[in-house]
Amino acid sequence: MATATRDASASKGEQTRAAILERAVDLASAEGLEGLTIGRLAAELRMSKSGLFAHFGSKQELQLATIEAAAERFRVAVIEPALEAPDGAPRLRALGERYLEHLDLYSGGCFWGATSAEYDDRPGPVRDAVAGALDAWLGELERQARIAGVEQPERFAFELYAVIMGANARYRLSGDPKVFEYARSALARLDAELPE
Amino acid sequence: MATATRDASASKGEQTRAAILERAVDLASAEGLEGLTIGRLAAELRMSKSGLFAHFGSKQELQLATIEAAAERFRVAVIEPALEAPDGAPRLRALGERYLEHLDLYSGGCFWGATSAEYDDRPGPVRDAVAGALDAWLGELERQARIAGVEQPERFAFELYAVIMGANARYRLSGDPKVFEYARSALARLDAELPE
DNA sequence: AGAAAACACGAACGTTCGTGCTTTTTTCGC
DNA sequence: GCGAAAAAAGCACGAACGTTCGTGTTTTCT
Repeated sequence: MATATRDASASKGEQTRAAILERAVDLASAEGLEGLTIGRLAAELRMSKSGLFAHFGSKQELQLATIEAAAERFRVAVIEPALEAPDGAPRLRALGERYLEHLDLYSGGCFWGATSAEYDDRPGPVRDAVAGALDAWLGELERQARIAGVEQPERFAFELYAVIMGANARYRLSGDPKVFEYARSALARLDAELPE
Repeated sequence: MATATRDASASKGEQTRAAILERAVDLASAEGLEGLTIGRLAAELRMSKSGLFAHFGSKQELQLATIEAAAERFRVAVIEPALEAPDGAPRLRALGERYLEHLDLYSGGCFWGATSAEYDDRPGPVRDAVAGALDAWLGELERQARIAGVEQPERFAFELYAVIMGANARYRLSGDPKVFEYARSALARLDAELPE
């Protein structure tokens, strides 16, 4: 279950698989899950297409594994550190800040921003996996907002999400870091909404 | 310059070209500008690949023409109707509401949401065209915000943009129309920011 | 150390991609 | 309605796609 990076106790195959997925997440963040091509991925990792392919059995399985790896990366970088803050408002603040900072984590911008826009109109397991991960994330935001005493937790979670994804999208296209200021200012306003 | 729909005064070739682009915008909204494939587009329009291809000369030209057609559609549906409202706050309200409503216009969700996420990491004329269209749009929002007397027009434009694109992204993935309520509530709060 | 299993490779497949030519059909001004 | 010009189709190409298969080469376990 643990998709740790280069675990010495892992078998050769698991190590390779982890290295493949590491690169795959970055590639998919930039080029999308469709642009994530087996040949290109193999070339970048200097291995054969068929050798790489054997690890997954199909393109779709590779995509699903990549989504899982991205979710794991997100969990480690955003969720877990925020768990040190107590439930409610402090947790919410920590999640928002980590969420904003994690955008640098994927070299091609936010993995979820890229893939959700790509697959929202392509029904199937891949779409379901992306939607599931995002629903879980929005759900967590909503849960913490509820604990913090927000009157409309679902709306609150949506606004938080929209601000950060908007910052990612705008920064990716304009390259202007001022959007992060704007995002933080919007986040501060949301923070001010929290009771207590 | 006018990419009108089925203009009787247009030659056969122009009519065909317009019909192609009409379908191309919808297809690209759903599948992206890369998923917009010449063979598939030709099949849907019941014409030959080569016949369609001849209208553009290259895939990239087709993509650029599609972007232009999408911008035209956006202009007709959002910008022009809002021009009836006077500059400043009323114009801004009209733009926001039209902007939100226009999401239904593209069968595959917002064309700009899909394509900007797809091309933000692929340098070239296509990316430049998408970025240019979005910059123009954000610029117009900012301009109107400035006229309305907003203290930070660029931040205001960003928030407006983020809320609506967030609503599009969320609705596309979850299918829950409640996000539009949330978006409208966020829009109302932005509206309340306007002086006078 | 040797047997068994896991891993990786190269070649080839059928398809689809974008693109170039040549030919046929359609449109349109006289 | 004829003839030039424009538009559409037909056909073929090289490359890249995901995938399969047979065969070596490492790991791993006893």
